Amino acid sequence: MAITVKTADGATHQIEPGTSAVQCLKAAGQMNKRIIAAKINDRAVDLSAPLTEDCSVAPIAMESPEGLEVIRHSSAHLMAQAVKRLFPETQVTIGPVIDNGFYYDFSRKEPFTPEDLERIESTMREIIKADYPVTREEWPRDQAVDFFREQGEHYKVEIINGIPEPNVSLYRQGEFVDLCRGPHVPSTGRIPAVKLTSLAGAYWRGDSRNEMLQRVYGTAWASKSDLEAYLKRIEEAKQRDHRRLGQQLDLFSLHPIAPGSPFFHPKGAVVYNLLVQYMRSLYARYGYTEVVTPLIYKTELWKTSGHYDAFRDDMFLMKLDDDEYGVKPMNCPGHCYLFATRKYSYRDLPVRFADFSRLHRFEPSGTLAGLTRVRSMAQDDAHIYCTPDQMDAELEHFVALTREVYETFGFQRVDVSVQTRPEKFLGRVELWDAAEAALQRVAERTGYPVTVLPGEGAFYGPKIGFDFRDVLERSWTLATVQIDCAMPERFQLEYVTSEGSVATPVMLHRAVLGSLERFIAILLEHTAGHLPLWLAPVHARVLTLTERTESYGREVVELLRQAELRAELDDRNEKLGYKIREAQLQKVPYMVVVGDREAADRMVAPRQSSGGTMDPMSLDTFVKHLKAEAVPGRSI
RNA sequence: GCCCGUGUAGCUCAGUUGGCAGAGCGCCGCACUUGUAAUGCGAAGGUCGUCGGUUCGAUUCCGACCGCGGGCUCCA
Repeated sequence: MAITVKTADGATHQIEPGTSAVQCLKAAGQMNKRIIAAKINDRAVDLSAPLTEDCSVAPIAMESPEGLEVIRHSSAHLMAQAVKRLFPETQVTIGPVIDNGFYYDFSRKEPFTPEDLERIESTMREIIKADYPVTREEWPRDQAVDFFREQGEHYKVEIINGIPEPNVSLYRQGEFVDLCRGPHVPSTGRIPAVKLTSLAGAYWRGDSRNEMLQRVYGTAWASKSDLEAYLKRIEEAKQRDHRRLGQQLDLFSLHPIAPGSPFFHPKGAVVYNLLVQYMRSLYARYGYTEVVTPLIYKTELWKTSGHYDAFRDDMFLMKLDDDEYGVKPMNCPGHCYLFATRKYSYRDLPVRFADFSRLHRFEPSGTLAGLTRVRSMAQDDAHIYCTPDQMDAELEHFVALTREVYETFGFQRVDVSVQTRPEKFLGRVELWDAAEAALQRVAERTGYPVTVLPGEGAFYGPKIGFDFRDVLERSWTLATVQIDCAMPERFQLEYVTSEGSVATPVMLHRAVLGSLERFIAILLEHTAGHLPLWLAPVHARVLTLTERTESYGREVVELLRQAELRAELDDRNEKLGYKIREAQLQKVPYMVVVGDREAADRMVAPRQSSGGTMDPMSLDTFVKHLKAEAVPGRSI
């Protein structure tokens, strides 16, 4: 009895049941050497998978997203086989596909060395050359458990014990057998380009109480040239690493005397302060009031807020006299005290307390990284206290502010996530449910794609995160808004309602840029150091041609400064080409050449770092041009 | 905090059978007076991350600690 198979070209074929996907694709003229797997009814399978009933069949080419996934998964097996050959005492655990590649976690007493990586890679090449067929086998669970137990593969035994099905699938290539769902390439020779990239430690099942395994990362592609292109992209990303740019452009530095606590140099501080100034200008329009609050409090404060229990180990604490004090890691509890200093009527709400205070968190040493993970930072932080009726409008108000900021920076690719109640939480469940519903409503109205991340909320309330995707395709959470389900009650905050009774206000936590440090890091990498003109530490560098134009050069700098433009002078005894090169490398947006010709007519000869020379113009015209352009949102 | 790697001049980096430490750029000085991405010459500059061990002798070998990098865990 034949079955009916539909192929991707729309044709139908009558074939014998048990015919393999590859035979069917061949018969349909859809098979070529780029095809490494197939889809049966949209499910990825091996080329050798039998067709047992009416279905549709489509080829998977190696360069397609699904094809790359197959290649990468097979590469993980390839690596595991090589490791077992070279180091038979090693236990294999799991080896999944990740963005651009794969990894495999191994359990072994002796750590792998970088030299081992080279040996593993060369063994992988041998296995590719041997071109072992990769075959799928279905085994009863118990038999598979016995098999892996005999092999000493205790992690595999643990994995199978967690699988409910009566049968499991194993894949065999040469002497190597691994538990795996598949699908895989038909033979090891079909892996076109693979390279091991790094070594790392990783806890078994991602739990720090478990054994530390050794993770080997690799990358795999449909062709050698794709692999090379990927490695080149990685290399280019390194060139725009904010830590590198921070040093090259003299923006900030980190010193062992204060781990994770950046020193902003004069030029970096310009960027930092301009961001603050920009947010302040928006706050004026959006009805925020800025407050200045203490850095150090008695720890009672965080005992009330609940932070002490959850984050005590991550705070800078000190014992003085008979009291314990702490440096604040966040502003919210302080703002609650501020709110409680007077009695608010419903007519006064909402109040929006903005605070650019520095915050200190004793982050674990292993997590510190440049400006993206620090112990000392500031946020464009604010807390909003409002009535329950005002909550939706306040959330919308925040979204509008966020949208305006993103437009100014030209951030277009944004996703929204709704993060719900975690296992450990404070406050009443009914408050949480209402808050999550409100966030869901607002998230959907933003027009950005929305995903829900269950259990990812803060311990005191659910949140929305706005994730921005940068030019390097990395996703960063910038803005967040959280509804607090715990603190208003714990701090016994109140306002007087229209009926004259007292009620608990709703409290929102929110930031648009997030940490200023991290925002600067992201902006630097996104723009490769070419900050928009309004944020550039130096708008223009005046380059004198000879000693004869020094005094005119000084005059030009002075005039630019009087116009509140950031200008500096390069009057060194060097050739123009040299000065240009240096200003270009410093990514100064405008260079202003002043030679005898310009000095004679009180002109300047500007040059843009982005686009070469401009026609000479009067000093006045140049100032006007710069003033008009150095405005948030005008230049991106 | 855990795993691996790493730490030499302001910056980028050389420096293995363990024997007084090197280059380029920059800084400083001198000459040149320069027209859109590197002018030439000269001089200065280093407790080789810190502490301890092995050794006649340690930048080099070993250990601990600190910092940094790549990951893991965490991220109010």
